[in-house]
Amino acid sequence: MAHTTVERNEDLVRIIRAAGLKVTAPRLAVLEALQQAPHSSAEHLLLSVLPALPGTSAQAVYGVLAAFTEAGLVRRFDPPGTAALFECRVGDNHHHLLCIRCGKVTDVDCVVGAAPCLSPSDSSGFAVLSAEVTFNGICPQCRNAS
Amino acid sequence: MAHTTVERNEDLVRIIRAAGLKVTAPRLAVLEALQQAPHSSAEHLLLSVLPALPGTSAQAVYGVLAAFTEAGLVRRFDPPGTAALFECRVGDNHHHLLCIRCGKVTDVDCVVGAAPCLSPSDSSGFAVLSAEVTFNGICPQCRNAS
DNA sequence: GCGTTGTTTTGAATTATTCAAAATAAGATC
DNA sequence: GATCTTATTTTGAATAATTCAAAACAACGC
Repeated sequence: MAHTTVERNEDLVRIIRAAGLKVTAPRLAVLEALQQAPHSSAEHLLLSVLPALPGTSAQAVYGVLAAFTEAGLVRRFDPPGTAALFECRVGDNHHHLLCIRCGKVTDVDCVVGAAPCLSPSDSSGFAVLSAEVTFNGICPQCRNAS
Repeated sequence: MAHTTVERNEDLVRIIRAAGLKVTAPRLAVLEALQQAPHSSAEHLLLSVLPALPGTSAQAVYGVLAAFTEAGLVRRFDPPGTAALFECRVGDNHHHLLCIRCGKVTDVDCVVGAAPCLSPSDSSGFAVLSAEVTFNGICPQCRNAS
């Protein structure tokens, strides 16, 4: 195997510290949970973290996620009508397939190479910083179910 | 001028009826407000409608918007961290420029012709129905202010 | 005009998220 | 290694957009 548990933990420590953030137990736990289950909601992350770290508060998770997002460590994705999702795949301009039935989210690489999705045809004077592309559809499981 | 008030009103009636919906005062008022101010929130629409139609409830507006969205008459746009916005420009696969400072939304036509934004490179078995593209940036006003 | 069905009102509940202050712990400094 | 500063977490509550449910009402077809 590539990494022992301790080594993985040291990786997490490095990642958090490199972002200029203090290393704390909630942060390590949230980051690890996020690596194991991308596109997780704050609530789901709290539930993942609680067994190992009883007493962790929802606000701690929100705080961790806010700090990570601010630091560019995680990316926030807001599907309409549900809780926000978080993922640690970041900085690669990837997009999302969203199942409108079950809410499942799948990553998808940028449509045509790298550039097109980042520049609108007419930016109307806006300084464009990023592009969010979401494809709405029905996932394989939900297709079969109907 | 192209249309008198009455003529415009008759257009609205036709639009609503063509969607298979009953024509009611709240629906006419919301649709008219939406045509005059695209990218409006439910609250903003309620405020626009109240002077002409006192006693209109917020739930009426939500109900109208749900019916319109369901019928394909309006499109809902959910910017992260704020109330949902609604617009009646629909069916043309246009996208949005969103100012991350002030929340201003501007329409932008599809990036490269029509097709590219509608098909991901790998749809992972999803039946893709639509694509939402949002460009995040700073609008001209906010650029000048800083 | 009348009845059916869909819409609006009324009133309340829900849910994700944020705010604020006090308690605590991480990391720098001595 | 102890101490201090500052960031983080806990605790407790508030907010805000939206939805739910039942009763009153109004549109449209006959």
